[in-house]
Amino acid sequence: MTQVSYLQDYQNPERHIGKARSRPPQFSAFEQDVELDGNSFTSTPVLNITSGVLGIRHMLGDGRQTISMLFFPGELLDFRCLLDTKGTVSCLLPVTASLYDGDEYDRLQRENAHFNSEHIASNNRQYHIAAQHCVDLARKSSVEKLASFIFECRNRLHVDPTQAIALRLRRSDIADYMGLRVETLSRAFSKLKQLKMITANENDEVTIINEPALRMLANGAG
Amino acid sequence: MTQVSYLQDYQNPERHIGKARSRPPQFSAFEQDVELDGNSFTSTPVLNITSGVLGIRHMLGDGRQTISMLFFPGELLDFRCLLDTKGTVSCLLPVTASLYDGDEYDRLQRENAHFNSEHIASNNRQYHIAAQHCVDLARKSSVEKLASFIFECRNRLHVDPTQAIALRLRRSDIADYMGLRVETLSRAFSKLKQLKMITANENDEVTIINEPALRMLANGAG
DNA sequence: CGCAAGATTGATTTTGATCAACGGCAGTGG
DNA sequence: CCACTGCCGTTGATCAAAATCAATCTTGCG
Repeated sequence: MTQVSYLQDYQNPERHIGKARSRPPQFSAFEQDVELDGNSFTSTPVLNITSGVLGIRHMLGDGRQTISMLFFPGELLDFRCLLDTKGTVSCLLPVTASLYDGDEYDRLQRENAHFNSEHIASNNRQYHIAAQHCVDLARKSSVEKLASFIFECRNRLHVDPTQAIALRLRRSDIADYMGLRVETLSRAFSKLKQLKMITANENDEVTIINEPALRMLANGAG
Repeated sequence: MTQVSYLQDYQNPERHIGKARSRPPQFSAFEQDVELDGNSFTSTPVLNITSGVLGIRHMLGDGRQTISMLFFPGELLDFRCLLDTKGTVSCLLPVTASLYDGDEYDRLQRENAHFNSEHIASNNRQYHIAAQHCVDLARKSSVEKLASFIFECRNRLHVDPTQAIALRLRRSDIADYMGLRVETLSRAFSKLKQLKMITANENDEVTIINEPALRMLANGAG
């Protein structure tokens, strides 16, 4: 739980304030478990993740933890969405990302029609994912949650349906994201294997071996 | 559960495609329980709600229902965020809203700096609310969920802290939103009253009578 | 090796879902 | 007017699922 101001990695922010519109964003790398605190930013940044996974981690008063949102490679995280949140952005894996200055990002977005439409599409996609996640959390059983999570990973990582899905997250992070305890999650894994819907190799890469059944389960067709 | 194409209410869509930039958006009113299906739209609209409450309703395979997101007056609902979702937008109360054509909205947003910054702020706010909702769903007990919901309503309806909060939603809709059954929700209400944290009048308007305690509870300080 | 962190398994408890019944109330129709 | 109906919310009793508590196993690492 190392606390790091992103400014340490975002050298020479002045370089990004000028008028040039093709200035490349700054690249940065963060180790696993580094926490990026939104309040420690002077210039609110937008992160475009190139590898690894970020999550917004929240802590309840008595220590219960949750991860409300995940960010996979190719997805955008706008730090301004959590200004008044208690949540902190946490690197669930080693992460590399390119950083935009918030104002710079907005300007690009206004001035470049292509960039603008990509931005809108990205926003809508993230919101759609959030809505789906709420559905998963609200009413599904532990096994249904895990089935949904596996599909979510496959989609967001753009894994070919024939390929194995590397869930490189720790069990505890998956559990925090899906609103389960690790023990319950572990039992859900056992259940899916026992039902012959998935298999997993020694690297915890999941292969879906009965996709229709797993899909039904994820959709709550009880 | 009346199914209505928004086109019935959005007369003369051609009028909105021209170049005039100050074209006022179209106003519409919908009755309670009207369902707006995203797939029935030809021109994807953006709704700015002026009164009432909208929700995105989802149905699992075996009939379990969820409401993943709510939209209160002053908030924007971009129908493009649920293009490939099974969810439908449902009027949880009688609703009035102004409708923008999606492309028109995007153009306004690109061309008008003020509109643009309002749009970004709105997006971030909605995303923040979604993240908080995930936290509420993932780990909180039924009573904590209700406490959180009361604060969420107060914030999103901009109710003065000294005033009563009108939760005009049906119990079943609140329950679907918070991932509870109506019976459990009802017991949570009883519990909060018994703990002398809230009172409610005959119109189901809630008054917070011990805000610090209710806040602690909502934050999970167990 | 010894240790720590992560993952799994088992036994027990707690919470919320489920099932069932009831009361209030608005709308309907004789 | 009053029975009848359907919807909504509440309450009570029981059940099932997940949390909790505890122990064990696995793996990587100084």
